Amino acid sequence: MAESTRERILDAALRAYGTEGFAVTSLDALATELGIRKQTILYYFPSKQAIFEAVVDRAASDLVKVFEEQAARGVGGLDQVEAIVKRVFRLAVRRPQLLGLIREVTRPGSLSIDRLSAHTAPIFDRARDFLQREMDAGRMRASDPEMLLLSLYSTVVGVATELEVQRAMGISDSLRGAVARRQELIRFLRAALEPV
Amino acid sequence: MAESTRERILDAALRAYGTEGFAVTSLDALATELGIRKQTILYYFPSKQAIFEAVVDRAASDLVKVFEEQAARGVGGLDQVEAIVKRVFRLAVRRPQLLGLIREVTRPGSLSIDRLSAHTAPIFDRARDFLQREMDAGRMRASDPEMLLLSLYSTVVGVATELEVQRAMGISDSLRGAVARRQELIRFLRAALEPV
DNA sequence: ACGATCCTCTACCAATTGGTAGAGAGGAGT
DNA sequence: ACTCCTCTCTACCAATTGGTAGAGGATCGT
Repeated sequence: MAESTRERILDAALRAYGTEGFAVTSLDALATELGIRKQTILYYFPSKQAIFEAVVDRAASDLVKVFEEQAARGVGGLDQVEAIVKRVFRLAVRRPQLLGLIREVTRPGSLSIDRLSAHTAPIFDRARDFLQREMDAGRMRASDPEMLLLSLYSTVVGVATELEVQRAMGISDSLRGAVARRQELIRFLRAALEPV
Repeated sequence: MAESTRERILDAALRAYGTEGFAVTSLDALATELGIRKQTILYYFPSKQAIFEAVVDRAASDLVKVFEEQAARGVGGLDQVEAIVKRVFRLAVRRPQLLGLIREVTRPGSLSIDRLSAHTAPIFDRARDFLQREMDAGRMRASDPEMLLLSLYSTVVGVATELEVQRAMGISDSLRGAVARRQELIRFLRAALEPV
């Protein structure tokens, strides 16, 4: 078979947890979607929580990979910020469940937040150092790099994922809409970050 | 009694739905917290969903009030943006469940998104017009006001509510931390919006 | 032919879920 | 004394939840 049952379960779980949410997705629903029995799922994973953790682990390493690929390119200044925004948007379009899962994990009640941040802490540190370096070199407006990173995170993830808000605001959620949002977001960030 | 049972139920529901989430909060849990029986809750509200809708209605009008109060002041340009950010932060500190509920409603699966946007649509329109006016007057950098509004929304709500992310990034979630975040956010937004 | 291992299944289970039916307490108006 | 209305309760229910126990089929090396 092209894909093992275990992989299929993880795929379906990522989709479901990243869109509908963890709490509302029952094992039965997951199993039905896959055309198998709930007990088959519980053969591969000891509990529902364990599935979630496995999904988070896989999603986190996918995310980290995206960032590390871009970091390895060694681009500097605002061009690097723009490149990362583009990559996040590509991810949001191609695999919206991935960013949806991030939002699910970062909810107040979530248990797996530490699991996620264990993966992402290195790239957060790296991003902070990057911002600090670029500020020192005068290629970026000086400010607190940690707080700036938080603002950047919120803005990019929000614009990329808040589809319901956009719909409510009357903004198209088509692919063209996504491109327009990305373009506007990059203009917005460039304006905020350009050195004086 | 100072507060009717109905009001107490709505208060507890707002807190629970805005922090733990709608799906994971059972009627029994709500009732236990209030020291009453679940059936008492169902006397005041026909169903669990109806409670949610009532909570959304109340929260929405509270939110709208905050915006309308500030809009009535007739401040212009970036000072008005700053004033609104400050008000949102005050809300995030005093009543974090309110913004938490917004995030709950704007989740992909939510049924009450239209209910919320029915309340908020007027202030969105007003905000868009405001941005357009300020741009035309040269008090703000020109761009697509609708997209800009989305970016502003994402950034402000994100920085104000993503406490788990901040904790994972090692940022303090104390009151002092909130003030620092607000300050940095305002600097960030001013830089992004200042006319060239 | 053999057991061993891997995988998926049927059959259950206790706990929890949202919701229904209706009793009964208390006060207000007559 | 009477009924009516408001409110909270006990008792119950069918459906769904995550999870256990263990049977049975396939495929493997021996």
